[in-house]
Amino acid sequence: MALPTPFLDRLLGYQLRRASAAMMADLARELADLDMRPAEVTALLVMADHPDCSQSEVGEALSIKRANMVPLVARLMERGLVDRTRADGRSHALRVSAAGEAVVAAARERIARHEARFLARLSPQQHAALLATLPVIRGAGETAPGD
Amino acid sequence: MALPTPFLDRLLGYQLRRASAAMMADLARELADLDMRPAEVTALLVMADHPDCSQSEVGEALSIKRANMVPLVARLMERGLVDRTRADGRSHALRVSAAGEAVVAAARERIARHEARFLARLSPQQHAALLATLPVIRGAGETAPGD
DNA sequence: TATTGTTATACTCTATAACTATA
DNA sequence: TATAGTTATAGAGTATAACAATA
Repeated sequence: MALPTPFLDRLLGYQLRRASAAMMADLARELADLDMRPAEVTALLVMADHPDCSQSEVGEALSIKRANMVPLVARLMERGLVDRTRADGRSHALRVSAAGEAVVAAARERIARHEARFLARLSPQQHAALLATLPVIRGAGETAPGD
Repeated sequence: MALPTPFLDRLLGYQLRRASAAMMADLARELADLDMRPAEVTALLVMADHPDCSQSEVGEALSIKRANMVPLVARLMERGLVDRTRADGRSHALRVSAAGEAVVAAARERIARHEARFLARLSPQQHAALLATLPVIRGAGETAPGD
């Protein structure tokens, strides 16, 4: 019964936005009982893989501005999921705490379930094609990582 | 120099979000000199293709909640881009004005430029595969339109 | 009773500018 | 001079609940 939108339907940006919004909404639901938001979880996962990294490094990896990392990290620390020690007087070294590791493990499970729900609609070929193509769109594709 | 994120890089939801954010930021820049935001433009384009449609119909087509359509349409009307007439006492009939049609034409041009910038990074096969696959992710793919 | 539009409100993510203290 | 973190603030999109008027 919805109005047709043939022009929009052929736009890559529009389709990306709609598909992304659908997955983000589902992820938010899946993470709700951990009281974690998508941005917090991704940051926590980066810290888990990079002990003693700085806020700026996490932000750079995720394209989160330094200013926006401040309240994000503050909340993770308030909840006892992340510990922070002084690195060199102007930068901090972030570490996922024991309590944080439990949340990381739970989040990985939930993310896997969330991904599986959507991948069930795609063939393995479509899945592989998306993982190969999407990074190219944002310019993270063919050039060597680190360029 | 950025931290590697191999776990995230293999997540469809994460890659969709990053690719979508890259295109949305570029689109917002491209539309800035029209003083139009992406959500306003998409709504205006739907109205242009569906004269005398209602706010709710536009919202349904774009997955914008009725409550959020109110300030959006109000702004388009304040700017003289859209006219509204009473349809049946509880619903309005929306129509793009002459001034609005000029904005629609300009927006279509800008969107085409914006799309072309990103499509230049993809093969025609990759482009076609994305347009076929992305709707499936949000559940708009194989079932007949209107289900 | 269900639908359309509306108001009010809150949350999430993002953006910029300016400041501090260190290097 | 450049970097890391911070503060304050604003914008954009989205979400819910409740209400009035109408069908």
